[in-house]
Amino acid sequence: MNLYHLRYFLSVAQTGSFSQAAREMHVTQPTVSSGVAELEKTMGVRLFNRGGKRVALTMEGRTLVNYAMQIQDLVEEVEDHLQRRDVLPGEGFQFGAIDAAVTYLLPDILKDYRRVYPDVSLSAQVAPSRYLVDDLLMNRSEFAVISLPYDHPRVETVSIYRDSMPLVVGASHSFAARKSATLQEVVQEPLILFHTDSISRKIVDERFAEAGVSPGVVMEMRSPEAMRKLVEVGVGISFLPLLTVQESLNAGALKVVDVAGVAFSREIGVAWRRGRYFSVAIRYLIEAIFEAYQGLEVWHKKVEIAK
Amino acid sequence: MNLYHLRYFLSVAQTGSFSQAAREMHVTQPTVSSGVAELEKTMGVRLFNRGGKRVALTMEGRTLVNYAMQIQDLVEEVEDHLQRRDVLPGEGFQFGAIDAAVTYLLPDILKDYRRVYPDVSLSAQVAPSRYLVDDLLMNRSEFAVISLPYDHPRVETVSIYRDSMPLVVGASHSFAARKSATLQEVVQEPLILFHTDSISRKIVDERFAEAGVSPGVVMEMRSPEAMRKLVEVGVGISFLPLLTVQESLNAGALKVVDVAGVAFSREIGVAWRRGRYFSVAIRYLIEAIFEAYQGLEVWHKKVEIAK
DNA sequence: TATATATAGATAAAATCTATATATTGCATT
DNA sequence: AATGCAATATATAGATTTTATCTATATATA
Repeated sequence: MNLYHLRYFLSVAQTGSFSQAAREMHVTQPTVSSGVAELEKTMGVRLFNRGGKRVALTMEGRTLVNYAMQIQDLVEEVEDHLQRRDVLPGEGFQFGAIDAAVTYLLPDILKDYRRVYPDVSLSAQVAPSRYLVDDLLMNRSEFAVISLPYDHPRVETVSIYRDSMPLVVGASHSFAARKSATLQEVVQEPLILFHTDSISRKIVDERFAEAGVSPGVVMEMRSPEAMRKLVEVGVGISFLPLLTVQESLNAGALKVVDVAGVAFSREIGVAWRRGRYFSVAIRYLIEAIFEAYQGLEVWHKKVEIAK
Repeated sequence: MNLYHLRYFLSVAQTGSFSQAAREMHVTQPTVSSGVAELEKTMGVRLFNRGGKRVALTMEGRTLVNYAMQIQDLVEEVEDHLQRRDVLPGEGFQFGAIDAAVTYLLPDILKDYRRVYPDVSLSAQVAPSRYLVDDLLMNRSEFAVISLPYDHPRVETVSIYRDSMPLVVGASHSFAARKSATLQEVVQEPLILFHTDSISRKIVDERFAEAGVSPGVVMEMRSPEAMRKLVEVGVGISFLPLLTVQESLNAGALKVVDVAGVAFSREIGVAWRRGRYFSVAIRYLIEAIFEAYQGLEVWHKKVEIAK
């Protein structure tokens, strides 16, 4: 069953004439004849009674008209929909983001986004970077906001935010009153660090290694919020992203202590599977992120938009 | 846009793999590839993100899945419908019948028919035979129950009922008490006859001509019911189909008077456009008529059912 | 006679196939 | 961890088959 043949059929039904239908469809009369004949053959029924000035639909023909019009409508609707790149209500997509991103970087952007695409349902996966990258590789999410650097042959990244990771201590800690501490002093203290598979932890470890010292880790975890709480109550001290602890610093629950000669920081960026095609609704969100945090040019350079 | 390609697309969407879809559809993998590629080209969007163990639908792909499934469903439904020769609710057909047929011959048959095909809407055109034949020739009705004989190269007929057309007079007419009358006596009386374009009139005229007499016509009309009334009140006498006057005879409002040596009668039969294709629902009704009034064999012989 | 639809045969377009290139993953090995 | 290799995916090229369409013509009908 061919969609053109259906169209010929409908035209014949409407005009009551094979020849006229042919003229309307801009094909020859035998084309319409054999198109309808083919339909009749595959359906196993006669669709028209021929002979006479006009052909007349059989009952089966009338039944087919009903369906054919519905089918035609659907086809036109979907072509329309896709060609104007509309978004089907209820349609949506999934993206990934690390905790700090959803909590501190994205809220305003997402709020704006919902105003522009109210019908698009967003689903954010919040997890540590490496899990988000798995999702990217498995095509389970469109893009992700993760910690950088992340090196993988199939993943492109663009940095959007540099976040310092200062040493933070509880308000009652002995370092709290001091302006700075040395790395040697720090490693004597009980340290609460990110899990070893995290990017932030890798950064911290690298700095320690460069300085030739090894820290006295008392706890490893994945949740920066939990770590913040533990530092506040004095279980240990930690290097935590400024984004995460800003509020606690303002409230006085935590204090920042400079570590002489060493700067800790991590970057946050957008990552996506190389060569991925982005629907307009998705590209809009990504570009909103870049506009908010700079990086639009880098993105444009890196993305070869698949048409 | 090809329906097979839509099917391939849906299969890929479901299985998450071009190769697996190809296996399910019993075609080769490049066939599925190019089918989807063709869809993507005509729609102007990417439907899948490739690369990775599994392919993943884009947002546009998900939109198309929605529509494609609806289209598939409709196609399957209509194929099903037509192949099992079901009747779409609300679908129906038109047939023609002369007054005597709808009033006296068809009621029981139509009642039964509605039990068998409750969803088929029947539309009966009631008119004199020649108009009904016009409808047949114009493909406006499927078949008709008309007066015979009717000779036309494109119309087939099968007789189902022979109806006598006796001379009837009002109860108070001078003939009413007599057993019979001669044609010569009849032509002296005011005669109410069918219109000259009717078949029944033609039959009457032929008998008169054979006998070499010409009637004193006072009125010509098309409605046998109206003629019956006029005869009852004594405006004139008439040759009327027995079917039409049976009740009046039983009630004593009319009397039958033999006309010496002459028998008037007309036949009623089913007529249809030669070579016409009949849907099952229609054929069922026609055959019910033949079963009720004999003639099924003649019908089967005459009809060459178009497949 | 003029206008329909059907049919036959030729031609053009498309769908599908086979063979092969290219990309990606997962596993084994270093 | 990194590298190389085998297995599996999709894409592409070219040949083949099938389908669609056209022209010309036959046949039927008003």
